Amino acid sequence: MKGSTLKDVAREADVSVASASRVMNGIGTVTEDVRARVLEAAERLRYVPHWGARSLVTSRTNTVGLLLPDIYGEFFSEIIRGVDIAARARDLHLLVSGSHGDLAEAAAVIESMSGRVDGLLVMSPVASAGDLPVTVPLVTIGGRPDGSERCAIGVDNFAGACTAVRHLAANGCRRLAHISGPAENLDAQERFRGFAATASEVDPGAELRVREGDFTEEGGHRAMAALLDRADRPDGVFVANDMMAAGAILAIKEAGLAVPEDVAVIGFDDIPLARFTSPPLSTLRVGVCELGKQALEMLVSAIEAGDASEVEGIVISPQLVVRESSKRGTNTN
Amino acid sequence: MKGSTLKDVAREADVSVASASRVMNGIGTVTEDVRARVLEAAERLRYVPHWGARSLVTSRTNTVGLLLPDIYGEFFSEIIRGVDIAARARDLHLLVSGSHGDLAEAAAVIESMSGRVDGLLVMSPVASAGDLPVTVPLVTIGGRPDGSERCAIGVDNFAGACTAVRHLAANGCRRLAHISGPAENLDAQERFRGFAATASEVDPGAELRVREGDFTEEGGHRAMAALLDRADRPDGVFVANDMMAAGAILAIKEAGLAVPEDVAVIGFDDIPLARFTSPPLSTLRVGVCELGKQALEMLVSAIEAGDASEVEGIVISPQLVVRESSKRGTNTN
DNA sequence: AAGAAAGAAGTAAACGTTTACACAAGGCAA
DNA sequence: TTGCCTTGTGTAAACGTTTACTTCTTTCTT
Repeated sequence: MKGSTLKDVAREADVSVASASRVMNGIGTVTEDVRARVLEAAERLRYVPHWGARSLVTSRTNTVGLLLPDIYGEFFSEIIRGVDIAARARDLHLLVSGSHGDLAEAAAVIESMSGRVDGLLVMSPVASAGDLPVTVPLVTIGGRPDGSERCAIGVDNFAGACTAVRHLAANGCRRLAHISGPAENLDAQERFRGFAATASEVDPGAELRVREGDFTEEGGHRAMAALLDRADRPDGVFVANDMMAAGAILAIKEAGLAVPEDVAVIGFDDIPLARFTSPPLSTLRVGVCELGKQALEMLVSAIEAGDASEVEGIVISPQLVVRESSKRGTNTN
Repeated sequence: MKGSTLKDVAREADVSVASASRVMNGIGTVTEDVRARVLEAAERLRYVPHWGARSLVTSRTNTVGLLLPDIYGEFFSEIIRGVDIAARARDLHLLVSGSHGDLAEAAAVIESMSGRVDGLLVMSPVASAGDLPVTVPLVTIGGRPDGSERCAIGVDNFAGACTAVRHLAANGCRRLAHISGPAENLDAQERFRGFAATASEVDPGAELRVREGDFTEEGGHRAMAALLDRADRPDGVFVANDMMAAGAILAIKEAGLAVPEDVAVIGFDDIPLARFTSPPLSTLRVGVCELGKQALEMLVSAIEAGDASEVEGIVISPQLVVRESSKRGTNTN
């Protein structure tokens, strides 16, 4: 079972290791005869190059790491997919790790990965690049809201939230509410900021109707139920992600109310599930897969530049997708 | 930017590399004084072990590869999650690669991964272990239907399909139909077999109402529309996966019919989306995340045994989950 | 025909670890 | 004292590649 080495191949083909290496990598010059013999021997011995040895001398791993807070749900799977596609196009391997909510755990994973990747893609909703103890180029996904931090790719959560709220207002909603994500989540914070800013534009002086959720369906359900209990029951809700929005719709229907007639709902992300809620969910589309691809390209630039700080950050603007959950005649108030 | 090596640390701490290595790995004996000096130096120099060098001498990578046909959708993201959780518990890293439908591409990926992993987890709906050119322990997920092939973990698709069909029959469906997966997909084949076997039990001699789909929502929609066009319109449909079932439900409703009153629907997989279709989808639950975990454990056993063929295969039985899409008074015929 | 340039192959020195082995110093039994 | 464990440390040889040099043929130039 022990794999054969280049030396074995060379011996078998009756050439030196150097020639064998040249053949396998296709660089340098060799006669057709030698090439054929080496290839044949490699095939016969089922030679597969030892990656560690190569990386030792080239100091390149051809691998990038991807750190996610969790791998649950369609959002993350889309990120992985995008990164994977882009990585494969560049012949890079992908080391994935999920499920580390807190900073300490993330730091541990980063440390154990650092020795084996050329660069790191980190999606941490709680940390920004500065907090991470890192020795390789790093690109953060999400996190910091403004475009100021370099070598980060993010979503313009604030603008997206504003768009969502204006859309609700345009559809005649007057008593606006928000179900937010976890308070410590940076994306959630921005979406909340966007809601607060725009809601007070639409309805100056009104108290903010906000309930904190946790980005899960159950959380959305609970939060919505609480909002419906208020004396000034909202007629339009901007929910910080689609998963919670799905729960919110359920809660509204359980309360005997109609979506969107009694309460209009809009989410965020446009995960595939959004088309299947009933009614289908209006939302803000973030091209998640595309975002993953771009993040990888950005990381590659950073790696090639040798220094992450040379690469400009990117901010992606979410796009409004109107489905049934928010569509009603203007001024239904 | 060039990382510091163990030699640097040793020099800085004024000890030999051997001692430094001993401290870093916590094996062998060192005085408290030396340990402290080494740790301090490592910290100060931001030492991170070069992974390739270590693997070169230990011939261990502490990494396993995961090959998926595609990373699209919740099914695969759950697999990744399960494997990741189990891998992390064992301090293994996870090299993921998706999007290679055909055998040739899969073989190429396997080859490029082989040198850098201790073992491989392969989920290929078209190939079984024998077809793969492999030099490391390998566990296949899905694929071969029977429990005969060793070192494979799979779902009992046949039994699941039988359960689904019997459930439809018990709910009064008499004109049973099936929307299958792609003909070359091994899981799809078994589900079809299960349908065929059980349907002819329920309604002996009847022609089989079957339409081939492609595991996507659109495919399910198309197939269902075609089935509804038949003179003997089915009143119960077993759909080979939940994604297609979602499309099928849409098609039924577009045709002005009701689910489950006119046509009962049951899917397969129990992806999270299944709870959000309208009506909620009955289905066969495969503990996908759990399956991923078990697959990894199995691979670890194979690696430790040094020989894959020592490890027994596992077959997981899917479990019936009854929701609204198939529930109606008995004998509504 | 002689010398230079180019082409093909080999030699050996890295790369950063781990670990078998050798060595030194101290403690303890005789 | 002598010899033998034990405990801590250092030395150096792997591990499997890549690649800068070196060497030996050719082939071309003049």
